[in-house]
Parts: sequence; C-alpha cells; structure tokens
Amino acid sequence: MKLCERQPEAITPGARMKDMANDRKSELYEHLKTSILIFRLLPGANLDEAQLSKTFGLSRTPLREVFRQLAGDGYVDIRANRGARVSEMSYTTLRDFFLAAPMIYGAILRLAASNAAPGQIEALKAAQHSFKKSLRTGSSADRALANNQFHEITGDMAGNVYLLPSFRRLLIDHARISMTFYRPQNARMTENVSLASDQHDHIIAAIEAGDENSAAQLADEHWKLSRDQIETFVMPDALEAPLGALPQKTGMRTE
Amino acid sequence: MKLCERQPEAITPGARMKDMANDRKSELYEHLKTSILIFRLLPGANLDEAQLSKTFGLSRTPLREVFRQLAGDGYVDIRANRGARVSEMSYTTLRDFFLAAPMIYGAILRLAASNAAPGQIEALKAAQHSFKKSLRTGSSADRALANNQFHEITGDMAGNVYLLPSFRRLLIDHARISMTFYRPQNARMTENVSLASDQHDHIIAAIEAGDENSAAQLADEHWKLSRDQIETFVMPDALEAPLGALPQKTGMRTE
DNA sequence: GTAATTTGGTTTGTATGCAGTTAAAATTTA
DNA sequence: TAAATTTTAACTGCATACAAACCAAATTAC
Repeated sequence: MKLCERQPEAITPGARMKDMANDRKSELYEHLKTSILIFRLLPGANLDEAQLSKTFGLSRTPLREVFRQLAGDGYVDIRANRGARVSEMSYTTLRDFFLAAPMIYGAILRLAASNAAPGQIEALKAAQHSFKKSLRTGSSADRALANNQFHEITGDMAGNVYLLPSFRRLLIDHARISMTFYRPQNARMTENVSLASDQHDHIIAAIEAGDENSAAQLADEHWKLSRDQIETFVMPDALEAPLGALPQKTGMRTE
Repeated sequence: MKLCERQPEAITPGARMKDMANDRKSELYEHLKTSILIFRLLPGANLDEAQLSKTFGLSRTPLREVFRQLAGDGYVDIRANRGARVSEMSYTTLRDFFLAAPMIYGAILRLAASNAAPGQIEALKAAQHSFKKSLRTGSSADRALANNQFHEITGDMAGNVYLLPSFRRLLIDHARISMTFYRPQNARMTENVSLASDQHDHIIAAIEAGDENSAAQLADEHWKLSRDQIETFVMPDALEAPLGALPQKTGMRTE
C-alpha cells in the first residue's frame, strides 16, 4: 500500500520516464510484499539479490534499500553477511498473534469509525467490491490480497501512527495464516468466508455512521470468525471434537 | 537497543578489525537514536548525509541503510529525493499518543510479568539502578534515556512480535514528550519523578513474582502519573485552574 | 517592480568494482 | 570410509564515481 518515500501523485505522460527507476523500486516492493503474503515466497525463503537485480533491472544498492524497508515493515529479516529471508512463522508467533490481534483490531476499527474521511469510505467500499469478486471468481491468493487491502484501509482510517505498526504487522501474518489454513472445499469454511463478507458490509455501515461501539463489536465478531476458521482447520470435523472446548487454547501456556 | 542484523557476540581481539565497519554502523544508529530521543536532533531536522559520512567514517551507502532502518523503527521519515528528517511531532500525534499508550503499555507489562526470563529481570534491575542514579546526578537527557532503557527491557520481556512495533514507537515519543515537558525546578515534577521511580520498583517486583494483574495495574498507574506530569506542564500551578477539569482533554476531538 | 525562467551549485539516487565473509566442494589424512 | 582440512566459488558489504533531481540566486521578460 505505502512505500513511505513516494506518494502516488498524478502521473503525467511526460513524467513517466523520469519515474521509471522509482517505479521499478516500488514495483519490487509490491512484488515481494504480495509474494510473501500469498506464500509464493515461503517463510524462511532466501531473497536472491542477483536474480532480483536482473529481473527488475535494478542494481543491488536500491535493491538492498527495499530489503531494509521490507525488514522494517516485518516482511523479511536481514542477517549480517547472510542476506534477507522471508520472516518466519513459528508456533510462538502464532500464539503471539492470537494474543495481540483482538486488542489491536478492536482499537483500529473503533478509531476508524470515529475518524474515517469520505474518500476513505469510498475506497473501503471499492475494496469490499473486489473482495466479493474474489470470492466468486478468484483464487485463494486473490481472496487473501483483497481481504488484506480491505483491512489496510481500515488502518488508514484509524490513522493512529502508534497503533499502525502493530496493526500492519498483524495483517501480514493474518494473510499468511489464512493462506495456510483456508480450504475452499470445506463447507464450513466457505460458509465462514461468506459470513466474513457480510461482516465487512456491516463494518462499512458502522464506519459510515460513525458508530464506534458498533465498529468495535464488529471487530470482535470478525476476529472470532477468523479464529474459528483457523480452528476448523486445526481441529477438523472428522474428529467430532467439541469445538466449545477449544477457545481455552487461546490462553494456554506453551513454555 | 537492537540493530536487527547483528547480535553482540563475544568480541575476540582478532575479530576486532573485521567488525570495525559494522561497529561504526551500529554506533551511528545508536548516536542518531539517542540524539533524536533527547532532542539533540529536533523533529523535522534534516540528516546531512555528507556530514555524517565524514564524522563516522562511513560511505553513503551503509549510511543510507541506517536511515532506512531508523525510518522503519519510526525515528525518521524518508522522502523521495529529499533525504531523511527526524520524524515530526504534531498536535494530532500527541492525541494519538494519549489514545494508544495506556492500552499498549498495559498489555506489554502484563505479558512481561508472565514471560520474563531471569536474565531479563537482572537487566531490568540494572536499568532501574541507572535510572535512580540519573535522578540524583544526571541531566534530564540522562534521565530520559535511562527511563527509555527500562521500558525497552519490559518490551523485550513481553516478547510479542506483534505488539513490539507499536510499543517501540510509543517509547520514542514518550521520551521526546518527556524531554519537552519536564522541568526539574517544578516541585510537583520532581515529586512525580520520585514516584515514578517507586513504581518502577513495584513493577520489577510484580514481574519477578509473575503477577500479571498487578503488573497491568501498575502499568495503568505509571501511565497516569506520566500523563499528570504532562498536564502539570500544560496547566501550571500559577494559573490555579482546577486540574480535575483537564482529564477530559484526553478524549477530546481536535479535528 | 514583479513574475517567470534560466542557470549553477548542492544533494540525492544508482551502478559498479573490490574486499571480506560464508558455505560448500574437493582433497588429504587417519 | 569417515573425519578433518584446504581450496574454491558464490554472496554480502562498502566505497567511489557518475547521473538525476532539487533548490536558490540571478537574469530576463513583461
């Protein structure tokens, strides 16, 4: 969404040539970002400077600056003398995720409802349109990216510079976790996704009405649905285990 | 605290030469970090590549990578073709700060109490020792840095990768806000700082006991004290205004 | 005299070559 | 054959040179 050093001003035909290099840079950023979000690049994968340098027509210097930015945003880790790798997802990070997500998501949607600008609401509706389309015709990667886009906009609406870093970090792994666990064949999952889409509509309505409390409650419901979807994978129907027992896991100790 | 690409392994005499460049890099990072925290570099100030390059004996390439990292951590902003500037502190960011800080601080201290490792507790005690020393003999910059160090360690204890980005961002501006508003001549302020030190001691005790609820409550009290200190500056005694009327400001609208 | 434009100097962005480091293959040795 | 050591190839980090963009002062046009 944002490459912090470039605001997407109107591109005049004459300016297109001058911006080529900068475009290649943000192109590379977007490419790597989406590749990581949809698991085209798996956690732990090495980013090959030489190859990316060739395919994107950039020398290694600006390439490495993009790596640094991706590291700052949480997409990759940089280790001394060993290049950049896609940031890992371990069992402990999954636990961290379950602890942090409900709190941050609730706060972001609450703030979004109280701060959203008209233009942002239009952008959110457009994102929701894309999301619905991806449910009908797209791959699960399309779905994950459209969903990611929807929630990134809610983050922009909230516009709190202190909450956004954590929110963005959560969105990265939320997309990746969804890519891991989503199975369109599963009946419950397709139903859940349809429910999620409905919740998006309600979220838009709450934001448009400036209804903070409603937005916060919807955030909670939306989160719980997403959590259930993960649990549906972790504990599939065939086992016929009582799903009601699972939520305790959220608070358990792993150490 | 951390320069993400280097873990401080034991430095053998023979390895010193090899690490020189890397040391200059992390030295530069620390220098800029502390300079920004203690207002030696003011918000909006330009970072001069040429001059820093000379004074730190680094070429511009690694220098710019440090800029990128500082940008990722929230210390500076990088704008296309216009270099790096110390990140701004506006009236709206102050409002964002007041909204986000209580929530994040509470979560971090709660997690710190449940996760802290013995070595980290020792580090926290050492940091508190430095903090007390800075109260007696140090400048207000020393005090801000020691306090920052104390809270950074609590963040490490919590160890939640999704909450840390926001927590670190908050700590940056908490230090800067303190530098703005702290006046050691003011009697109430010196009393507040002494209270803060006591609270640090209680926080250490709660963490050592693994008492989550107590830690969370102390976080709340510690935050409120800090907030009062800011209010003491915003509405000084001389005006003899009812302080009880002020807390509403925390929730007011600025748009 | 004011506004627009050009020009020179400064700063930022990129490419490339070299030096240092790591990882792996090949050789030696027991 | 297995372990240890040397060699070799590939990759990462840094410095420098060059190109592009920006800014401000000076010139020109009106």
